[in-house]
Amino acid sequence: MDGIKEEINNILEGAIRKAIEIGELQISEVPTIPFSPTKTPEHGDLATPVALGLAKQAKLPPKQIAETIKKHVDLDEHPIIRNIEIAGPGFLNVYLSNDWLFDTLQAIYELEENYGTCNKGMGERIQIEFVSANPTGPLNIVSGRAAAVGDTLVNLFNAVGYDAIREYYVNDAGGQVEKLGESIDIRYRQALGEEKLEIPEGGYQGDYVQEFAEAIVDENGDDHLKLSQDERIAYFRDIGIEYLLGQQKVSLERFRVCFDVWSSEKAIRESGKPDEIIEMFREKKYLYEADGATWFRMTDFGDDKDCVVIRTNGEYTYFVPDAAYHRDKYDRGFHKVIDLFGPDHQGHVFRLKNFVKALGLEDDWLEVDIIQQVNLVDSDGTRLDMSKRSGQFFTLDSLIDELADAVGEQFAVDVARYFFLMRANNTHLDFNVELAITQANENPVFYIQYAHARCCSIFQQAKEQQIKLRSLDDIDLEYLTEPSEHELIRKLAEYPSIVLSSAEGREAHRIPHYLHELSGLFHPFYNQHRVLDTDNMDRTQARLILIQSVQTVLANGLRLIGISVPESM
RNA sequence: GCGCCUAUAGCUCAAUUGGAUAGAGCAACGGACUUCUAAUCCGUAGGUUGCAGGUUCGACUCCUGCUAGGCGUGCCA
Repeated sequence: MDGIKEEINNILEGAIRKAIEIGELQISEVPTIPFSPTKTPEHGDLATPVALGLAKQAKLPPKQIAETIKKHVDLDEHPIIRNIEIAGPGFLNVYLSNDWLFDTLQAIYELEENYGTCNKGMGERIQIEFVSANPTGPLNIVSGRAAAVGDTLVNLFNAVGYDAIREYYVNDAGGQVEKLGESIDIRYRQALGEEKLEIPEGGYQGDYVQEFAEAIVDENGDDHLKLSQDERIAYFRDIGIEYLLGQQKVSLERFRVCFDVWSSEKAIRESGKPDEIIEMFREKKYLYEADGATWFRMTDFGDDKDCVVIRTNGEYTYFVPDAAYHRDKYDRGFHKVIDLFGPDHQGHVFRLKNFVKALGLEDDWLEVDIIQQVNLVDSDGTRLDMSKRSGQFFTLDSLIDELADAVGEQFAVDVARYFFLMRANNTHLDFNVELAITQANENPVFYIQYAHARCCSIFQQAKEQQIKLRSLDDIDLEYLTEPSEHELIRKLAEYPSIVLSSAEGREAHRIPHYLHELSGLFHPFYNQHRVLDTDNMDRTQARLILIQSVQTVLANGLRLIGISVPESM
């Protein structure tokens, strides 16, 4: 598609240039020509509203401009263009010869799993940080959504020529993990029979804390009471982090998300970088003392209040290691960094970007995208409370467990990933768990996978009938004459530009939608036309090429979003 | 109060980033398996794109003002 766009672009540019030369168009320069893939074959294969855009400058009606452009395209000289029509208010509808359709099939045939990839990124290094949940409990649903989106974005960037990695920032230092240590200590002592103890304000109430504490008792009894309370809490904190982080890793692996780098906040704090940054901020006069704390002049960067960076107790607030962490990312040589934050961190976005600016880094070096909340909805419409600290939250694992009961483990992960991906990042997602389970068999993800399985089945059948696929050189694609066949190829041709725009717009949801559309063209074709026909071997061969192409693109797309590619269902 | 997000078919969401007649799935109704897999297909029905203005050849998309919902607004992360 891109190649053909460029070719048509050049031809139309030539026509416009000619019109300018002979004075039929009075405009200062040749404009960039926008193309919109047509919605219906009646509008040709490629359409451009370029004449509409020129109307004002040229002081001519759009239709007349379109006529002028059309007049200067020599169809004999460019056999790739079958016809040009002017429609509507002045659209130029370009009808291409069948050759370009066949070129698409040839490209897929040759590139196979690389069809859809390109080198737009030129090897530029990108880091995407996502999930980064506190190691104080199991991953929740929003983390699951972030995991699916982040994982797919990395795949997308790598597909279009970037060198992208997945990174997880472990918040293994600071107040939250202290609270974890305290909470475990309370549950530990309760398990040993101590009464009148309560989880402190802001502590962790989840059952998993109690279970963990009881496991400690089972293993070591009351040994840890010999330690001082501070020592004990610190110890529980450390083993708690280790255990819970381990659980998170297991969940993520189960969800088929594999991080390349795990960064530790504790390590950042101990690296000395936070101190360097504070020193640098002090030199730049970004800091001042007040109320016994050290403040950063966030108002200089347009925020409505300054913020504390060193507390009265001498500890850094989380801004400092966070800024240091981003400095560290820069030092590691990433051209661009994308952070995916949950909705509860949106207040942090503006400040973090300002800190990065204060570090002297370019404004667009760091991009922060919010993965909006996920509401778990019951079939009666009530929302489930997912607050981590109230202890009543729905974990990613429990979601997959429920789905797995209905459709099995492999498809459970497929369905969950698909549901998380099919919506744009910035929309709030209502996830009706019961619906996802009860409708599991009519799920869109199966629709796509089934299309792939059917493709495979055709080749299986061909094998049994001893029909051998000829090499492409020996196949006459002109046998593909059905409109539904041409529509399928047109859709296949769109795939590379979908991949590219998904990456550039950080719009992972476009891949599932595309695959659903492609499947939506394949299934009707399958029902209407037989592929294997021993009475018409030439057409059979041509159709096998088409089916193979559909199969390839479906598989490529499914791999991109981390969903399994079944050969039979 | 201020900031961010959202509002499209009964429900959940799309809309090639400003293009032609706003599209899918689910739910509803009626049909199709002697066929390469019926987890499929064909047909019917469903709309003042929250409201009011503005920008232009053209607006679901951009701007302004409303309305409703969600989230954020800590010397937590």
